[in-house]
Amino acid sequence: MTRAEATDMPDDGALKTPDRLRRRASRLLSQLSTRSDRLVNEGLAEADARKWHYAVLASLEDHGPGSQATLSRRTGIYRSDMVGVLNELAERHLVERAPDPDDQRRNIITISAQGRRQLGRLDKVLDDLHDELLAPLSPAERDQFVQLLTRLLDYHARTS
Amino acid sequence: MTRAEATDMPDDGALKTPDRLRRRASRLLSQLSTRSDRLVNEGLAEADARKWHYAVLASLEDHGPGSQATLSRRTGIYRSDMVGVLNELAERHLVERAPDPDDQRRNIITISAQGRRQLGRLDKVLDDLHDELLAPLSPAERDQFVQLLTRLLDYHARTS
DNA sequence: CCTATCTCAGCACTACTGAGATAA
DNA sequence: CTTATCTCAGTAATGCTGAGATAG
Repeated sequence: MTRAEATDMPDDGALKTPDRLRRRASRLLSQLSTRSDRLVNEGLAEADARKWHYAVLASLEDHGPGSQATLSRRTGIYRSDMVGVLNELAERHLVERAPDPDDQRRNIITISAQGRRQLGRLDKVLDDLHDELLAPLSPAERDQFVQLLTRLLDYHARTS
Repeated sequence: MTRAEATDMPDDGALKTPDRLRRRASRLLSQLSTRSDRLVNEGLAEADARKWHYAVLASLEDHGPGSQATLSRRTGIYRSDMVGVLNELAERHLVERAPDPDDQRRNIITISAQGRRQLGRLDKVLDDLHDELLAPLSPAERDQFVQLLTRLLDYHARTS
């Protein structure tokens, strides 16, 4: 590599500037997210699932049944995309979609026994995948990482 | 694994049960990355730039000129997408694309004086955007965060 | 009248694949 | 003959918009 020919470059942040690109959190974030997504999607694919499936099933078990709009708010999956996700889950008999007797606009989504079993499997798969994802970090660092991410996400969820 | 019965859970709630979805690093990562990307793209758009532009310009200034394939490796921008990015940069006269006399397959990309000026502007814009992105973290935590991301990314860059 | 829900069609962006042309 | 580079066409996944039908 041709070292910078130092043509009157201010060489900003002269403290330690190995590479600007490797210091920008936004870049690190999006690159790591790409790899993480691929890892997770491939892992879940082997269990005939997608990350949306896990999100919906976990939300149903953690917070109980709900309308599609409710699930959408809980999981972050967009309203219009929820339809397709629930179609896939219903095809696999992991959830049941029934009209809400109290509000005919709504469907009430419930997790099935099969759905709970699948969720258990997916939880194990995800545990392994996260072990791989966070491999270079110590347990304490993993907690720290999750905690930092959570604080950042909470902040930006509120301010948008 | 805790298997708290959740058949009739209320809708949203102050549940003490750990919300699975908010503890999975992969989910936090992809959601935060989405917001970060939007923040950065919107900020850069006001300077008539995209994040790829910054990546290429910074790589050129930090590591000197290079072929498109070289830039692709340096920046992580895919080979086939590099063409379009360089077209945009060349249109704006921020880089120059000249055939390599030693290897007629290659183009040699060089940053222009205008490109350096633009890079300076973009660096400032990005500093502000990162201030907003990392707002809830202390300076020490920001460093920690970047450091954790870097270690994770390095690990996964090697093992793929 | 206005709002909320479910559904569908479509858009923009991203990472990526594959192939053709050219040259090492 | 094989490999590398540049280019273009196209794909899949994602987050989102807008609109229609229905119901509160």
